[in-house]
Amino acid sequence: MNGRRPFPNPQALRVFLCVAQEGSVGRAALSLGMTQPGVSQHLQALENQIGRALFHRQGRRLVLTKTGQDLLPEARRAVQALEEFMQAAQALERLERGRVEIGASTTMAVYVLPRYLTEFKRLYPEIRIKLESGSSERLTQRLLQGEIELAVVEAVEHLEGFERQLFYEDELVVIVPPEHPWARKEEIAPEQLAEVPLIVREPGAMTFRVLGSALEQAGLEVNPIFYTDNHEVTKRLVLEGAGVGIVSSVVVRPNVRVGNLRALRLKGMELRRLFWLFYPKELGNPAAEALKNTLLS
Amino acid sequence: MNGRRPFPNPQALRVFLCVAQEGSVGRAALSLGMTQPGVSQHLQALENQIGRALFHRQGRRLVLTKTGQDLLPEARRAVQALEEFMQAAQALERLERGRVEIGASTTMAVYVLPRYLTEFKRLYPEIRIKLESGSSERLTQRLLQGEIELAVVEAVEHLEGFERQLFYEDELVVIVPPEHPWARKEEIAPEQLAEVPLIVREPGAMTFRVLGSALEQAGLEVNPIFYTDNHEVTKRLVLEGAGVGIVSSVVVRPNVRVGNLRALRLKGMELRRLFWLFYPKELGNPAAEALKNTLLS
DNA sequence: TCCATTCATAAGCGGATGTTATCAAAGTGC
DNA sequence: GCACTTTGATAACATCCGCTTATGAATGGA
Repeated sequence: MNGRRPFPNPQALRVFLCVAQEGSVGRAALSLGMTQPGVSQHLQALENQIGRALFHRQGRRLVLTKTGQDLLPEARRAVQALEEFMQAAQALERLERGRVEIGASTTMAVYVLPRYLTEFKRLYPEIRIKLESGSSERLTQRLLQGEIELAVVEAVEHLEGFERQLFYEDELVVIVPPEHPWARKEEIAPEQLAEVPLIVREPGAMTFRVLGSALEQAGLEVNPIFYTDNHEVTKRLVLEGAGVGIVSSVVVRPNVRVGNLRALRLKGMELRRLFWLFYPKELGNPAAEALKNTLLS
Repeated sequence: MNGRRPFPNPQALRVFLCVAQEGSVGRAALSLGMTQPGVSQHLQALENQIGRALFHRQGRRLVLTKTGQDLLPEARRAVQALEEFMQAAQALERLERGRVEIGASTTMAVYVLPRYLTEFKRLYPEIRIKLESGSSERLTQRLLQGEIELAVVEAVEHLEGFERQLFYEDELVVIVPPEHPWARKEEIAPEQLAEVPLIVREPGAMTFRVLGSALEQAGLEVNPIFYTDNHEVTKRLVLEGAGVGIVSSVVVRPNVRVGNLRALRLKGMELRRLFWLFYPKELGNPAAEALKNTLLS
């Protein structure tokens, strides 16, 4: 009952193309895997719809009308666009195309994720990755709003509709330059932190909060002289001898290996940081799924 | 029973676009002029076909999946291509686009048709015209094969499936330069042609045949000294004083008006040339129809 | 003129497409 | 917290579409 049908029938368009190419209804039917009457009917339907003949029926011969000639490329374009839609869908499925947006807390984004993302890029070179770093709160919110599909954060609460897996286990360490008196020790007592100039991240950052709550439990208090918003700055300050730093161990692993920084534990304190990978129970994006698997492999 | 459907449903694509734009199934239904369940079903069908969710259903809110975001432009392209097909068909109908191929015997093509084609171009600037000149035989054949849609030729026989209308009425005239002894006469006796050097078109051309058969009927014979394949050459030769020419009157009308050539009739002879416009009984091309009308107006 | 080929038409069946009616769930206001 | 509104999903159903098989008509060739 719908007065006008705004679209030409794609199947009819394909029939049109095929008949034009084969030059015969019967052969077109064969080539399309359908019967000859079906082809005839589609052709007629299309001609009725546009109100003009597409083929000149002279006897048993079918010749394209000028109208037909003019519409042929348009039909081709339309059919191709429809096919490309399906191909795009399949390409997304085959990971030959697509995008993922992942969020990670700063430490992970800078010191851990790059090697995974590089590996992922090697596996699926056509997938575009967008990595967003930020605070755990912000990332959790973004995840809930569906603006990122994966999040590597420290948050511990359970999120409704999401799952999580442990991604990385780290701990806070005290770092000093090799010349420092503590350089030979494996660990020091927490109280000793009060005796040195302390360099930590700003109070809003999770790094600081882990430290703060641990010390608080032990009845201690620290008075940092430097707050930074960047682990590299902290390291630099420590290297220059400005004081004693507290950072995630992953941040200084290369320095410790090279030997220009020393990392120590705080005796009797648990400064573990657990980084979880959060993701929706069912993430409808093949690319995101693949990245998840890469991260957890 | 057909295992796989190679095409996405265009209606479903449109629904997809509309829901994405409106952000709501209900509003999309309103905007599309259909009911809400219909929209829901189309969306689900499309999602089933590609095997992925296009929207993230969180509560009553619909948010595009990454997959959905990636497929959105593809869907847009496909829908647009389909619409453009219909628009192209309508443009052909409205003469905002299209082509005509017309054939005309040489005389008509050179001396008569240009002014009509110019007028046609003024009326329908977007229509492309292809003018083919040739012998009446060749053009008739091309017309029968559907390779040209209109033909202005002299042929007299009826063509099955075609109609004709008189397009132009002409006659053969004898032309001489103003200095010629005949220049003051209105007509001359056919026998006198034997006394002068004669310039005519080659025997294959219709111009010659009309003349030949007329003279034959009168029991006369001509011995041309020049055969040319081009009216302009004939005129030139006459202008230079090389002899007396015989051409269609339309060919020399401007010269007669200017006065550098004189045209005479052959006394007692009928040298009429009737040019007919032939065209298929039903020509399925709006542009051809329009050109036909212009030619006959 | 007969025959083979080819396209058009008729009739029928199954599925797709849209409808109305109804349900479930999520916000909203008190 | 509870009723109410809003919104999307589901069910049942009518209609139309698209394809089939069977048959007819017309053309072109021997």
